[in-house]
Amino acid sequence: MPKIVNHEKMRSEIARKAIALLAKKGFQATTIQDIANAAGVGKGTIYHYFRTKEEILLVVSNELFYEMERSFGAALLRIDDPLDKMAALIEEAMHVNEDVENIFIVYTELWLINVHSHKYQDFVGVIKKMHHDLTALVSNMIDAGKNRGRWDRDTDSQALACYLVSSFDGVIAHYMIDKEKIDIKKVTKEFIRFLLQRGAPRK
Amino acid sequence: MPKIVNHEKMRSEIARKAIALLAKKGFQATTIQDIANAAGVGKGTIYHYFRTKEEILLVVSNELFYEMERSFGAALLRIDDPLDKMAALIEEAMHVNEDVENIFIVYTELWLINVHSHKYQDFVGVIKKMHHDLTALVSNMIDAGKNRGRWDRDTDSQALACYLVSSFDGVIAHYMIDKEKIDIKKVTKEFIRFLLQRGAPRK
Amino acid sequence: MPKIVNHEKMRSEIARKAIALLAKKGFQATTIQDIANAAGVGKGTIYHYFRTKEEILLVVSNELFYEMERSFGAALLRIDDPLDKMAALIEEAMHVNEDVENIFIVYTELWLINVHSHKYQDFVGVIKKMHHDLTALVSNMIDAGKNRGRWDRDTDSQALACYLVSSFDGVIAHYMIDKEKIDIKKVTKEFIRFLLQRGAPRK
Amino acid sequence: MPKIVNHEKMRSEIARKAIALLAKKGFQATTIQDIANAAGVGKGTIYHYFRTKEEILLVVSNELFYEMERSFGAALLRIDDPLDKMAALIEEAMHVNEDVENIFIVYTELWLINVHSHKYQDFVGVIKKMHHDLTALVSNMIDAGKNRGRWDRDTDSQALACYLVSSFDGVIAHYMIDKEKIDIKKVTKEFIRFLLQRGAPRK
DNA sequence: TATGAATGAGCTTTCATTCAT
DNA sequence: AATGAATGAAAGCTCATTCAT
Repeated sequence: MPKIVNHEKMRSEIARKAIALLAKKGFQATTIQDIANAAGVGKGTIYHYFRTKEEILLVVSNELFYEMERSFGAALLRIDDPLDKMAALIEEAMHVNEDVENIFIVYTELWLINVHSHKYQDFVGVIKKMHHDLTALVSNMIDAGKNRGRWDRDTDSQALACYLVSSFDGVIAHYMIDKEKIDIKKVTKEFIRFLLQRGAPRK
Repeated sequence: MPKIVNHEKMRSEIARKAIALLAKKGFQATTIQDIANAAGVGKGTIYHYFRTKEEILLVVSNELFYEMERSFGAALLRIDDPLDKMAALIEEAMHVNEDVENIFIVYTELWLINVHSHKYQDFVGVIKKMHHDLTALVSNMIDAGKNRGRWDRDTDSQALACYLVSSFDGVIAHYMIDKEKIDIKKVTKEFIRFLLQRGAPRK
Repeated sequence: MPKIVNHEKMRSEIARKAIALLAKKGFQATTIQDIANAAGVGKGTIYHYFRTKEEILLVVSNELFYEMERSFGAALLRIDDPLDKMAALIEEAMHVNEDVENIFIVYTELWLINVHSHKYQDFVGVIKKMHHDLTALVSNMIDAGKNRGRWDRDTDSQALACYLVSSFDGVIAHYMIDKEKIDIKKVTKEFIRFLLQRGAPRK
Repeated sequence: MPKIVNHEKMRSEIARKAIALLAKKGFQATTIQDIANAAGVGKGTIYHYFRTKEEILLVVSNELFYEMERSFGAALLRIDDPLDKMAALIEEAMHVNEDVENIFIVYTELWLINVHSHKYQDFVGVIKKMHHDLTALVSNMIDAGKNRGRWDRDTDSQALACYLVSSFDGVIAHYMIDKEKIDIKKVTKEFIRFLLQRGAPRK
């Protein structure tokens, strides 16, 4: 009698366990054997759940999406003021720990794979979606700020939001390779201060 | 007597020709044979100029550095006003064409390789140096702005400069995978407008 | 469940089949593909059983050891008189056939490899061990001869045994490259006669 | 005007300088570049004096022959008594220093190459010739001993001489891989003592 | 003559994937 | 369903040899 397993659950289980490996060694350098070991199954078993090595990445990218959505959602739940919310979002986005670094690394590799081979559009779907959602969120915050007279009315909310959301990744990337020189907390604080200067908007 | 060649020149020649390949396929997927073909020499010849495949990357990263330094230098030469200079720098940094994309891709891969294996610190040396130089530049611009009474004196120039310079990469990265949705020109313009407005000192 | 194989058995199987190849072509000239072909498996399969090409040699050297031990052991089992035993040992040591030649060739190459690179001490471990065991054996035979008044009492058994055992290899080596000129049977017989001259010891 | 060089002299010059290299690393592991470096010429120059890498070995083997002939000749010049001469020859043959080891190693590799590929008969020509000459020499010594009543007349001089001469190489080979355990001086002395005692005629 | 730049055949080794058990 | 033994394509790298200078 066949063992009863939830196929989909097993896929995300394996994918989730692969993330740390992928972050540490990169996709190419991570072998199927590595992934099987990390998942505690045999090498052949992996092929019951994924047709190819690349398919694992696909599922990994979904896992990343849920992971990040959860983390951002939690951060924004209980704040009302739009500008406070924006500050909280930035703080959250810039809060880097080991898990975040792992996600960021894999996510960068997905970006690269996509850039190298446009046939794998799926890989960056999650990045694009995340970026889109966050941009909408920030844009709404800015609009809310405008409505409450707390933000300059001639700002193009969409464009600025896009810039802001995009900028996070640049800061994290640089921080990750030069932790000694870059004080990300200070940079974040200064940026928030600059962004939300009281007295804004100008006349 | 054997053919006389300039060893160093040949190295950068080959490295330069490899950049497009690396951008298109990635380091791992680019074979020595590919690079040899691109350089129009035999596979073995590559090993006269580079001891290992990785050494090619090292030289490539230097070439990237010169390439970028040149492009930024040119952009800033003839502008006097510090804030105009800052705007010009941002415009330049955000000016993406095929060459810039290639450089950005390779540079991202160098970032990844470094993150995966810290033993190749050299690979990100150029990234760190570039980031450091640009941050100093922008920081000086902000300070100059302060001195001329054109910029808010409370700003932490270093921290804000670090943010700005880092942000470029984030924006470019997102633009590159979602060109249809992101109008980088508009985003850049809006950001510059926002920056100069916010930076201006309060009355 | 995967095919069940006895890993250790497969290793010696492959090693054993490799011996003839190594004897015929030498270690360097024998490719992994050759060994795989001889073993009737794919090239990759070899690497399931050996981490490197050199590891094959290691196992080969062990196989040689067992091979030789067996052959000597059998020769000495049923002889009681120590001097007769010594004669039998010499006859056995000098009994050269194709298998012995193969072993001798590989064993010479192991010697060379060790001399070239002392880091592979393991390779000659079997040679040293075999030499040591045989020397002890012969030394005991001489001592037994002494005790029975059949051998000169002031002989240094150890030293002489060492010489005798070592000399075998020299004789075989010369025989193997000049079979037409060297009548190994006659040389062996004459040497045994000389060694065991009746009437010994002298007064 | 072409530089005047003595072609044959250059060949032996290069070959002579290659011996130490070959002894240290082995023929395969010694590159043409290594040999060129050791000879202080360019890699291409080697090919003015040797058609192939193997041809270098051929000349090396001749150099070895002269080297050895010279060393044996000198040792035997001034001794009259045949048995003393035999003892002196054995002492000389067993006198191992760095040069002798190098020669022995290369000579062993020549042996191996010949065994692997009988088409290179030339390589062992020197070994065979040396062995033949020495055997004749020793055989003559034994005969001379017989004639003077100092050696057992039943001995087959040829066969025993062949054994003796062959045995040297076996002893040296074992000594070289187990110098700590084997006291070659003692072994040699004991063997000479044994030999001369046994060889002496019965009353 | 002397040189070393250029070459590509050929090697070891890795690893995604298949498949018999 | 689960496994790991088997496989061979593919890649980096070495080096004897050639040849233009």
